[in-house]
This record gives sequence, structure tokens and C-alpha cells, in this order.
Amino acid sequence: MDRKVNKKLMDIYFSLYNYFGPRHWWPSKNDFEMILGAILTQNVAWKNVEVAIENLYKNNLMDPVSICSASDEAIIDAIRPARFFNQKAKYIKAFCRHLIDCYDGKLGRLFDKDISSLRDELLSLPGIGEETADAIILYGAKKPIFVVDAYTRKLVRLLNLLDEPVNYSRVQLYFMSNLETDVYLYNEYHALIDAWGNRICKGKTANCSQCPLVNQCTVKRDDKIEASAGGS
DNA sequence: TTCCCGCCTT
DNA sequence: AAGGCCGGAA
Repeated sequence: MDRKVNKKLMDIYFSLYNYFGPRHWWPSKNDFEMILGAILTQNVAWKNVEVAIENLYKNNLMDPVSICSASDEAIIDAIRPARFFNQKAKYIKAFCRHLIDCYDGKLGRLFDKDISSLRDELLSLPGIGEETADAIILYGAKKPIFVVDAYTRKLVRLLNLLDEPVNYSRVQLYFMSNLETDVYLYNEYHALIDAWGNRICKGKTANCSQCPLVNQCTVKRDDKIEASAGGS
């Protein structure tokens, strides 16, 4: 019954889990906040998103009706720290408009849909691409789908798990067809990869001496790429 | 100056 | 495939 489980992927998971511990994702008070956070965090440091979310609460904009009736300027003013505020204000408004028009503003009704049609519907909305849609399905609707981000692809490359091209659907299929279908496992796995990607294996500093995956990694990067690469 | 839990349009 | 979006901490 566990035939499909790939030992290498579980070894990576436990290496990360033993190092970082449970990540308690998604960091939000409710599903609506989670969804806005997923849109706001696109290509932005999470710390900035926290400020934007706090601003939305302060201005009573953390519900679909208030967002739909608010001016673009009011939303932009609140989410400014999250970058790309002109587009993101439109995206957030469009999602709330859709939620109200189609589901009477009730997320539970949207989340009742099956994964496949829910995903298609989310992808049809502006500003929601594959990663954001899958994050909403996993961390909002609590349905089993694996979230792939830039860190996941970096991990796949450095550990040589797949040949090129390491595109979204291939990476997602690889994880989902080699892991048990489990919401908790998918939740922690993605969150752990995120912690690894933004705390350990960063752009210019690989920190291999601290990396919990150093033994599984095929590309031995130096701790200080800049300092050692072609130097002297 | 770099880098952040992307997406959309050419 | 590449550029635009575009604030803030390190």
C-alpha cells in the first residue's frame, strides 16, 4: 500500500523536519486572510506581507464585502508594503468580487468543490497562477495538492532529483506520485522547503556547513560563492 | 545593492 | 524568453 512512497523523498523530508521542526503553516488567523496573504506574498518577503495584512485589519478591509466596496486607493494604501500594489489591489478585489457573486461570499462553499475544478476556477482568476492556486487549495481548503515554488525547483536541481526541464507540473507530479497523499505531509514539506530556501541555501550564501541536506546534495556549493568563486 | 513563498503580457 | 510590476530589510 506504500509502494509508491519514494524513500529518498522521505529522507529529505525527515532531514528538514529534524532540523527545523514543524512549521505550523499557513501563518494566518483564518482562510480569508490566508488567501489574501497568498496573493500578497507573490515575489515579496513575507515580513512585508505581515505589515500589509495588519494594515488591512486596521482599516477594516479584511473581508470580501469591505474590499469590494472600498476604493482602489484605500486598498493600495494598505497593501503598499507588499510591492506591485496596483496589480495586487485589482487581484484581491477580483477574488472578492468572484467570491461574493458566485458563493455569497462564503469560502466554505468555494472549498466544497473537488480539487480539480477548484484549481481550474482559481486559475481563471487574475493574479492567481499555479503556485498561488495550489497554496490556496492546500493551506486554505486543506485538500491534498503539492505546492511548488522557486525553492522547490532549486532543491530538485541541487539534489538532482529530475532532469531538465524542472517545470511546475513535472515537479508537482514527481512529489505527488512519490509521496503518500496526505495534507499534513504536503503542508509541512512545502513549509520546510521554504525554511531551507530562505534561511540556509540562499542566493549567494549556500551555508553548506549548516545545511541539513548537505549529504543528499549533489552540487557542493561553497559557503561563500562570491568570495571563493574564481577569486585571487 | 541584493533578494524576497509570482503573475501577466509581449 | 524576457521585461514590467516596484517596497523594504539586510
